[in-house]
Amino acid sequence: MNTIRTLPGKAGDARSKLLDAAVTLVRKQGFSATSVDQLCTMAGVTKGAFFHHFTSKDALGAAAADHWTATSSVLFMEADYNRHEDPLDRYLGYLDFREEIATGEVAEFTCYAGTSLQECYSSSDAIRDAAYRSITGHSARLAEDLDQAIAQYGAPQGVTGMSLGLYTQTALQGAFILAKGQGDAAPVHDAIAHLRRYILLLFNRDEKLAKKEPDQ
Amino acid sequence: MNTIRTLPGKAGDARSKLLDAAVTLVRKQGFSATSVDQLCTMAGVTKGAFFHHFTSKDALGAAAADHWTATSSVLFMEADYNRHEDPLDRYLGYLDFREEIATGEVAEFTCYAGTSLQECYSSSDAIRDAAYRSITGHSARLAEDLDQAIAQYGAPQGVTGMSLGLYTQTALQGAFILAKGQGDAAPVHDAIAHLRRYILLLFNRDEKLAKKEPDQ
DNA sequence: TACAACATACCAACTGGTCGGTATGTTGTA
DNA sequence: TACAACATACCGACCAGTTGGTATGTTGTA
Repeated sequence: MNTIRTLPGKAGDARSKLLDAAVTLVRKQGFSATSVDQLCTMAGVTKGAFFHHFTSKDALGAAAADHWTATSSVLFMEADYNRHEDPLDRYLGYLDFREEIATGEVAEFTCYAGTSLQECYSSSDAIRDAAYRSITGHSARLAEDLDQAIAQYGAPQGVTGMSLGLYTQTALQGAFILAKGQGDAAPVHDAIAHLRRYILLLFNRDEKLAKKEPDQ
Repeated sequence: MNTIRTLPGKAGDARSKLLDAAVTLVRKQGFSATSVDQLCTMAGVTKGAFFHHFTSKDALGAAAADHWTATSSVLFMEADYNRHEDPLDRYLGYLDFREEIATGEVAEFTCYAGTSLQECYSSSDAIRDAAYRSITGHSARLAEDLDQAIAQYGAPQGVTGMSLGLYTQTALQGAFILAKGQGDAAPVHDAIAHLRRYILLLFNRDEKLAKKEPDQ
């Protein structure tokens, strides 16, 4: 996808510095509210460098979505939860991992793809497509484990791995919005708790869930 | 909250026309990408009128969130699903209703509060607070039915009406983002199907869910 | 009930500043 | 010496917000 080959700290540095700056600033301020000058300042480059590497601000926004995809796919691919034998354990481990990394400032754990998709879906086809690809691609990787879990444990009619993978991202994206309202990661933890409970119930693995009886 | 008393079509019209324009344009383009001039053009008023009614663009954004709260709370309060005797049926009827109104252009069924919260949470305290209030307030009304359902049917430990109400909004907000990527309401329908399944499983009302056995 | 004093609701024109983008350098390296 | 990788200087368009004004109420008082 990305054919650029550069030595870190040398030539080509400006491009990746601008992409990093975009991910950081857009997650905090949104795309429109982030100016080209601001991106250049944070990246430590000039406007000339910006328009040397990107034909427009939109083009940077789309490239940053691909950059985000690449960065985060490495993060999740290398995480420990992938080592579990059981596909369901891998999925549950993914949820644990997402909880772990949801700490600190809100802008640091929210999603570039979701943020820019929300804001730019109608103004820039390139950004919308790249951001949506990021989310569906991530869902597809989850779907592999979930399909295996369905084959192994069964599931209600109509439930597919991809559908559950997309729903997982849906809940996480929504949780990021609530987190922005509240100012902390609590909504992410809450959403993951519900997701976990849903999955355990779906696969009849709910023996661990303490039940409360109806009131008399 | 709002002490303005005006006759429709006469004086004071400008204010509500601007609020309507804000809801429409911000849902389509986002807050930053919508200019004051554009809002005035759509509302059919001048910039003077704008700054007569609102101290700043941010102030309009916050007022539009309150306007959104008022508008949508009427919509849901008057809907038929509220007539169900059973609290769980009321909640399930709410989900059906949300599916019904998720049609047409994406910008027409997405949420002003979620959109502006995502974009403005760090740049405007007033917008963030008003938008977050809109979502939590809506959740709180759902929570009433859900608390009654929990009292009636029981639920796993740790599951509260408010937690489920917030989670419902979480899933819907996330679904709106996916819908923006895809260009239609399918992700909303998918998310609601999962929500419905989760609730039926939670309350042991899953007899209607067709089960698929594990592969041999 | 008449009228002065004031408030509200709006308008057209304008301002200083910022925006994305461009035109034209300079410089290091192969 | 040719070209990629930058830097500098600048442009016109657009931005949120201001100004000085008018038209149409509303209200207190004699």
